[in-house]
Amino acid sequence: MPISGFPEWMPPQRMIEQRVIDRARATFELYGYAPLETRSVEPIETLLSKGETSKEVYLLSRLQAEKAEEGQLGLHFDLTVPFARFVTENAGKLQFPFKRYQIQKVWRGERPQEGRYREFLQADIDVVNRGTLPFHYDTEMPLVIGDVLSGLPVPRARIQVNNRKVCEGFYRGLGLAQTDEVLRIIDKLDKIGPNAVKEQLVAKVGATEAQADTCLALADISSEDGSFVDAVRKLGVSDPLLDEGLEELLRVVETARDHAPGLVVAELKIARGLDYYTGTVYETQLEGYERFGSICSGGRYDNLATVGNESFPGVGISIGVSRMLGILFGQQALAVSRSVPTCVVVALPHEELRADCDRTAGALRRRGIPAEVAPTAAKFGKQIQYADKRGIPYVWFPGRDGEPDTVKDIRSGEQVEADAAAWEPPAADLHPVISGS
RNA sequence: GUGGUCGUAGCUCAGCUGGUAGAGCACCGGGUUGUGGUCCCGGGGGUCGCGGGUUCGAGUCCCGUCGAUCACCCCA
Repeated sequence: MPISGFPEWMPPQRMIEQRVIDRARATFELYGYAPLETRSVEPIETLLSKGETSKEVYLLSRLQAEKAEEGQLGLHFDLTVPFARFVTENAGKLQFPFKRYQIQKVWRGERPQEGRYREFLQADIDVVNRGTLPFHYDTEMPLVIGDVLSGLPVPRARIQVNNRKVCEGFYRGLGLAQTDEVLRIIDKLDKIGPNAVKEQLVAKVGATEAQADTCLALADISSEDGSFVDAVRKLGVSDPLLDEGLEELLRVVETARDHAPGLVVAELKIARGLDYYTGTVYETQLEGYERFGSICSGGRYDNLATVGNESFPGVGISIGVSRMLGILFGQQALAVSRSVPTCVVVALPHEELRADCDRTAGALRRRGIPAEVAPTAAKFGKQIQYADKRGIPYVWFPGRDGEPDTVKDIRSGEQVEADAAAWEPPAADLHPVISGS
């Protein structure tokens, strides 16, 4: 019986997921991020310490617990909060700036939907420093993600970037003090439309119609180059924080333009990740899958981790692996060339010959070729079907009476003499191939 | 967590106003004592998500529950 929100995928899908994990890991390491795994549980105080009360946290309890135990534990709902805790706890042993990646499951008790689960996998990178963190790390995040995704057969990714300093500074310069509330209302723009947003701005934060219109004008700005800066300036609002934010956002956009044209777009209505983000925020959509929302997001957090009066600012971004794959699987947008890793099935003429066939399979494996011996000495037709149903490309036939062995490509039907100590399949056939559509 | 829609064989679905289940594909066997995918013949398989209620009788009506999905919330 399935449990809502806790998906269990079949081997082909798991193979695809593992390929994504491999790609993420390899790319993260290319950029110098070090591997880390933190425990699955944190004290609830840690999980809720940054105003994350809205997140549905799963609590952990023992079956034999007498009553409510002190020091209640909860499963982590992201990888950033546990990481911040880890950094403060181990600050003395780490070298800063500290770059690490974590690919782990996280849990949230929200209502499941397609691409939204209660247990899901995230692939996360973060950089944390002591005191202050250089801004160029904010520009690196989208590049790493672009690198991961461009190496996978998934639709093109579009990373939307904004900077909370721009919004906050703008609203403040405009004379609206409740910047958080304004942000929250603006964030609903796509859902409730400009008119409703305007009404709420007037009603909830006491904005004048002109102020509300100006906020909407800001949210409307979007560009793949630095032209958004002028567009903002034209709105005639000035504030030091706004200037700072614009400069930062410009650096992210220009760096991306230089290294990966088309990957990043400045989108001034992006406001999510309100919780602990203080500057840059990222959100990612796959082309053609915009309606499913973001599959990768993150941002800059300057105040998440502190020890005494020392702070550890950071910036990070996280790929929702389960979310992305769940969405693509749902649209049949990903496929794998076979349902098992096996490249060669060694046919078994008689059960007495199993030992010989095992040796043949062993010779193939020793050279890195995934091979298995047929389950029973059924008719060869059945043994070929065994391979065919699984998408296994080759069947190996032991030669009789001293005749040489042969190997058959069951897709083409071509069958040639072969030596298990030397034969190699084409590189493309060695392992299952993931493809998109 | 709130609300809506949906839930019949492995898959896609049919089953009129309630009278105790069907098709195609898939699967298994045979035709083809051993190199498959075509074709022909035959076969297995469903407590109609689960539980309760109304009724002489429920897949078909009502309630609950579980699951999927959509919107809200929130976010990967």
